Amino acid sequence: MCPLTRAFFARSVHDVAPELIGATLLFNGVGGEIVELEAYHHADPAAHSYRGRTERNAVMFGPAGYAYVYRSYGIHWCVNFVCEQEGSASAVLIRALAPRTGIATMRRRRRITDERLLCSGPGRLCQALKINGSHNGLALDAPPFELTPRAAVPAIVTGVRIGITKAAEHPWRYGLAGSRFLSKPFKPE
DNA sequence: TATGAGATCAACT
DNA sequence: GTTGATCTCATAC
Repeated sequence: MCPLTRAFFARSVHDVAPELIGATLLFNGVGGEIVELEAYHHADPAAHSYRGRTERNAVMFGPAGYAYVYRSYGIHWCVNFVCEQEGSASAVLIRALAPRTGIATMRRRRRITDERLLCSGPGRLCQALKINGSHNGLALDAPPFELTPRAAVPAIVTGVRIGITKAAEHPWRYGLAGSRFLSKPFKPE
């Protein structure tokens, strides 16, 4: 099975995003199946890169296949996978995982037992995988990251993005249909 | 079920 | 000084 290489990410975010649903994300051997993510690109007013390069979002302006980690609301960490080509400043925000391996570790880090809440949100999954600002800019095709493509094409649902106020109407949220681990349910069509 | 406050930081006005 | 790609806990209905 071919790994998810930099070439995989060096395409339009809107192509990459749905193909990542169902893929497995491990960080230091802990993680699970990606069930929810959102796409952002530089011409998108909701994207961090919209207003140009800053110290925080510099990684988004680099080559595809790297992790952009930022602090949200002063408390939480969120991970993105940088896509497209260098300078296009596009990325997918990983919003939720279905826990698969290292569940006991994630429970300990999150201090909760409900498996459903372990990784169902961008801030939550970073806490469960122990991803923080020191991991900003790491390559996705080398440890501690380990990405495995999905075995089969799953049923995918799309919807509007969550928790943003600008350009909130774009249906750039992707999810695994019927998953119990989504951060919020997708609106029925 | 639903709203509201608090935590706490970097970018932006 | 305000806002934000958030989460948790508390209080109210």
